[in-house]
Order: sequence, then C-alpha cells, then structure tokens
Amino acid sequence: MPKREMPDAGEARTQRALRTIESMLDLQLLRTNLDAVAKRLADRPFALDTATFQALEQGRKDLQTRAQELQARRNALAKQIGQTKSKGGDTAALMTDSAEVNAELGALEKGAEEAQKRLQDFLAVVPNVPHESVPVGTSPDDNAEVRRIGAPRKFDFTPKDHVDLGARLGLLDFEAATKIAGTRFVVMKGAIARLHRAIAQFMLDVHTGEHGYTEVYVPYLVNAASLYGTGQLPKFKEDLFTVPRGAASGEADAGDFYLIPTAEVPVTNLVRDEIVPLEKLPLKFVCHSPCFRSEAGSYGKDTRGMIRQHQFDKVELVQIAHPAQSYAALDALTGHAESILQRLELPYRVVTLCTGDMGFSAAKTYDIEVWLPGQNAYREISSCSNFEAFQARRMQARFRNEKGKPEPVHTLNGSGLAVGRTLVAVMENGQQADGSIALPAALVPYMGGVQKIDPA
RNA sequence: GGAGAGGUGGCCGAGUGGUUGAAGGCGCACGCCUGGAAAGCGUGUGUACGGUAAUACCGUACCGCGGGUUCGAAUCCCGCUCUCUCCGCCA
Repeated sequence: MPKREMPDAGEARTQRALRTIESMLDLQLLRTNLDAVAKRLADRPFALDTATFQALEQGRKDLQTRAQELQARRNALAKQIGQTKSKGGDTAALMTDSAEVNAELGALEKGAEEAQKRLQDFLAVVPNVPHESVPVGTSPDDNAEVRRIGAPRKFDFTPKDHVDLGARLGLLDFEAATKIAGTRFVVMKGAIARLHRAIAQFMLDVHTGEHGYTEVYVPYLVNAASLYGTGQLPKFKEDLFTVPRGAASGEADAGDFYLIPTAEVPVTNLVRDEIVPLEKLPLKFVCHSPCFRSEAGSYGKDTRGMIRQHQFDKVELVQIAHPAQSYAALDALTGHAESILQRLELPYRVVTLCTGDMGFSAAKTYDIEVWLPGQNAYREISSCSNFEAFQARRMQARFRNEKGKPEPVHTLNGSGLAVGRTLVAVMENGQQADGSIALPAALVPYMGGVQKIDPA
C-alpha cells in the first residue's frame, strides 16, 4: 500500500480496515477453498501461488497469535502493578517482568508489520474470482454473445461517420477543441449541443421515473481513498488525471484530488464505511456526470471523433445489493441500460465478457455494444458489472444481514449510457442522404419538438 | 486566508493516567406484567481479527487519524484532519 500522509478520519478508517482485512478477496474463502479459487483465477489467466500464500498467511497468523499473548501478559502485569501500588506494595519485580515482555513485544511487532505487508502486497494484485457463468477465454473473440436486438439499417447511400456528419452540420468542432485544450476533446454547438443535453436528460428521466433509481449529484473531484475503494487505485493511477491541491504546486501529495474517471467512484463510495440496514437494500442510484480519463496507453486507438475522449458525459447506474440478489440485479440493471437503446431505436447486442477480457474487480460483466454505421461495427456503449463483495471489502461497505451481523454488500454498476457515444450512435444511425439527422421520437420532446437536425 | 471552539458507542452525554469497551439517559431486542396495548420492572444491546467449523466461549485491538511519553493512555505531549462560529474573499 502506497504511503499517504495526512489521511482524514474516513480514509484512515479504510486504511486500517485494509490492513486488517488484507485482501480484496475473502481471506476466509481463500483459506478454506484455496485450490478452487486458484483454479478459477487461472482462467483469467492469473497464477495464484498457493504455496506462497499459505506460507505468508501462516507466518502472519503465528506472529499475531504470539503478539496477542504478549499483549495479554503486558496488560495483566500493568493491572497488577496498579493494584500493588495502590496497596503500597513493592512493584520492582513486576516492573522487571514487564520490561522483558515489552522488549519481546517490540521486536515482534516489527516482524508482524512486515509479515502483514508481505501478505498485503501479495494479495493486492489478485483479481476478483470470475462467476461460474463466465465463459473461459483470453481475448474479446471469446466473449459470448447473449442477444442481438434490432437490425442495422440498410442505407441506399454510403453512411458517413459522426465526424463528417458533424462537420457538414457545422456543429461538431474538433479543431476548436484541440486549440483550446488538445486532442481527444470536442466542441459541440447548437442543435448537437442540445441533443447531447437531451440524451442525458432523457436517460435520467427514464431511470428515475421508470426503473426506480434515485438521482444523485456528486463531486467530480475525489480523494485517493475513494479510488482505492472502487479499485482504480493503486493499480490504475496512470489512467487518472490528478489535481494537485497545494497552491505550492508540482509535487504529488496525499491530499491531491483526482478527476473522476466515472461516476461509479463517487456514487459507489456513498456506502464506504457504512452499514446499510437490510430493509434499505437494494440501493439504486443514477448519476449524470462528466468523466475524465487520461487514456494513457491508448495512443493511436480511436483517435478520430468522439469515441475516446479525455472528457465525456455518462449516465451511470449503481446498485448496492443483497448478495443473494446481486445476479438478478445485474440482469435488471443491464436491462435498464438496454431499454434506453430500444427507445432510441438503436440496434445493439449484448455480450458476456470472457474471463480474459473482464476488468480486475469484476466477477461478471455484460458489455452492450451499439451499432455504428460509420464504423460498420458494434462498439461498446455500456459495461454492466457485478463486483460481488470485491469492492465492498475494500470500502468496508456492509449491510446488516438477516442474523443481525454486518456482511459486505454486493456492488454493481453499468453505464446507462455513455452520453457521447449515444450521441454518435443517434447521429450515425439517423443520418439522411442530405446530411441531416432524423431524431428518434423519444428525444423529440427533449428537443423542443425538433424532429430533424438540418445542415446550417 | 486569519481567530476561536470542538470531535467519546445507533443517538445524547459523563469521564484528565490504573481493574473503562468505556457511567447515565434515549433508542432498540427479549422477558415479566396486561384481555390487548401503553406505562412500569428485569435482562441484554459496537466493530474487526485471532484461538475454532461455530452467530458458544476466550484473547487482542479500536474513544477523529498518526506518532510519542509511561509498567499502564479515552485521559499527558507532538503532528495532522474534519466539523462549528466570527472575520476576509467569492459563484
């Protein structure tokens, strides 16, 4: 765990929890089902060194047990000294014993700390265990198509992509964005800017009004502890934009802010360090926010257009669910995202990511891919995942179960949907031979009755 | 940014070095009482890790966070952080 000075109370609490829990995986599960876990992790593929784990865990346990014995002895001696003193007795012998115990304890604690650290480092890079229903595979080619909804439209002209369409309309300006900020930004104007806003409003209304989500507005700058909670840190720091807090500048600081790469971070962290009452589950949140990603390592990928930007808007769905309900919740959440595409009359397909294509923290992920005529391909527009208790353990996000005991919740999220990519899909799928864009009926009320965007 | 006050259990609130995981109250749970309920009475009521398979029992840690002093720290010292009030600034 990277050193961070000046943690606030909540962060520190999480840090402490991480130290004691040590794992993103359930340590209990690891101990009792080590071989089964290792076998499934091999499908990702991830090689879990079970012998090393057992050695580290045994070492940690031995040290802890011994340290606790010594602590118990120290406490007993201290108590005795107090009692003896109050009676005016001689405490010299007791003090000697106590000094011995403390000497041994001091040495032991150092070793215990190191053992803890080694185990922590070992477990920090272990990804989540894939759910049994996840197909085994190593590349996107091994993803399993679940369903395909809607047929790609037949064009009697050669369809353009959104960049050309936007240029022709005079309403998408990548050059201006490059001048103002740099590559991977866009300036939208007029009807396209409004369409972008309309899409987000439409999604929010559907999810709050029909799917039972509570709309939330959250910080777009977050602290490091939140990013640890959802798993972006410590492993994926390069993907994030950092905002130095000190006016002084330059040097990285524990108090730094990070721009959110997705609303998943602030929204899921709502339950960090909380114990949610059983009857409150599931919690369902929807949040429209900008997202900021450095796209380090994506050089040369999707450089054209709005598909991969440093800044984009997204409407995010988050659920905090009872473990017994989380897979039903994943199906429901995916369906909620799909319903947006259906209402926008956009063809799409749903795939189950294979073990090799899933994210680090996910136990199961459905990607929803929308048809883009400009690319003649299905492109990801939403990714819906069940993290089971992986994030919850890092966050200390729990609920009080039927027996009254705190237990980690299951967390889920999915885009519902990425607004920029939806805009692209609406433009490309609705394009007419004359370069105008016919809008899906669902968006017309959000466009003040406008049904078609015409070139200026 | 300047000045001051404060962070104790689900909540309120005691507690300035010794048998305090923490008085008391509220809330909550169970029991008694009642035809039923309220009131009243009694008992209980934090989290994590470890010993264990165990929600039984035992141990350890935790009174904002980190460090220090001490045989012993909620209590003393240092650093930090957050909250509140006033001033300044500001959308």
